[in-house]
Amino acid sequence: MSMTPGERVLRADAERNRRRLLDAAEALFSERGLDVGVAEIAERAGVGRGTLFRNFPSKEDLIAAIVVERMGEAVDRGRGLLDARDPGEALFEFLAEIAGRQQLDRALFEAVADAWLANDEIRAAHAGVVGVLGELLGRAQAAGAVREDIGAMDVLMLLKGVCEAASAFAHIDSEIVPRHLDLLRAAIRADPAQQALRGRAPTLADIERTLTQPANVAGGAR
Amino acid sequence: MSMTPGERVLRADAERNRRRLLDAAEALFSERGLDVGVAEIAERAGVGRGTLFRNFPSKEDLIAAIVVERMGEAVDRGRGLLDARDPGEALFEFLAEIAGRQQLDRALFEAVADAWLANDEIRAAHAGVVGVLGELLGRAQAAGAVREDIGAMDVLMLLKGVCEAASAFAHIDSEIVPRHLDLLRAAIRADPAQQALRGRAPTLADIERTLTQPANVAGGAR
DNA sequence: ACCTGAACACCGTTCAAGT
DNA sequence: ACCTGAACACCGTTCAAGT
Repeated sequence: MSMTPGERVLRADAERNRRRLLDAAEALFSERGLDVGVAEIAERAGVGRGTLFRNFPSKEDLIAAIVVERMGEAVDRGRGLLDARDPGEALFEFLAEIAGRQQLDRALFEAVADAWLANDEIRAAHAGVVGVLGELLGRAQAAGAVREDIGAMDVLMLLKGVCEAASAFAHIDSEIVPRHLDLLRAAIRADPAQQALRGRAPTLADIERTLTQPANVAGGAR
Repeated sequence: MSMTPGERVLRADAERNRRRLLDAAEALFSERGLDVGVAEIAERAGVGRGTLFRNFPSKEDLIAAIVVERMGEAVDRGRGLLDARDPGEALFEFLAEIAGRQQLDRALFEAVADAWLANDEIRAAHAGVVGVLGELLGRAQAAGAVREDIGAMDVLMLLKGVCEAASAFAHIDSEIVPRHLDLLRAAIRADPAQQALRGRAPTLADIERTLTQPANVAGGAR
């Protein structure tokens, strides 16, 4: 729980309404996808439409708030795995858990690429995820389980690929996610006969630079 | 050019309008993403709004028509690579070309997961892509360049992951796509020390089954 | 047979009135 | 300070009138 500057104290009923809106939205998004109307979300939460927009300036901000919560949970889980016996297994368990959650409500991960460009809190939470992932990765590399020429952002991009590409099949083929996690494993495992990768490992600084790039700000996203 | 039953002959001006709409939509989608308004598309094409909906029952169908064209081009390119000297290199060149095109207008690939569930023509075009990819893959496997326990749909899912995960960075880091294509290569290359994959290779029949699954039809997509 | 644009429906967002 | 719901703006879609 870090103290972000923008966190004012809310009146008791306001705090409760905010929580209800988040729960209602999360439930509805999981059930029927991201395009459920705000009217229905407000109704399920038992508040007026205006209250929703008082707590979240736009529907996208509401989605972003849920994503931020999920990322926070992921960070906590990652921290818990930092002192595991086998660093290689710890890394892959972390990845499997994230993929498993996204499988339940895949719509949320879809929104990330768009939302983090606009939303500061998502960027911060995302940096947290990259942080723990980097630590887990570093330990796995030090143990000789994972190739050295790869970074946390590389792994996160591969994981996002697993989540999104496999999401359409998750309901019919329950083993598609484990299968593609195995392929991810094959891609990044240490191997004496491996070929060098082109380019260099992307970093968080690259994201910052992407945000100031006019091509993306203008509306390249979505 | 197969003869699909639904292809009636259009009057000359109608055919021209359809072409103009596709070109206008493709240009605008590439420039500013998938949420440009139909009004602007119709205006750029020089026709009324109604004409757009006469040619394409919905905006989603317009997007689908463009995706179908792209997939057709990909199939043509894949056929041209079938008699290459090195089957392994032919496969990876095919994958690199598809990834390179999607990099230009990433929004289109994003729409596929949603659209193919609804649109029959996309399913047909998709099957064509899987078909050539399967042939290229089979040759690469026969040549000993790629592991045997993998299917065309596996490779396509990995490729989609490369396209989507890397799309946010393509503008700032020009080598992110080649880099992740190298990782894909590492994942699927034949390797005596490789671990077995969980599950089995997904097939087109699995997609058909997914479509009849109520969970997805109801609104799991999007 | 096809084209057009006014009209409709829907949904995210705002805001004046209320407590 | 916060809540509410009627009103607004926007955009995909339809359809009666026109050629």
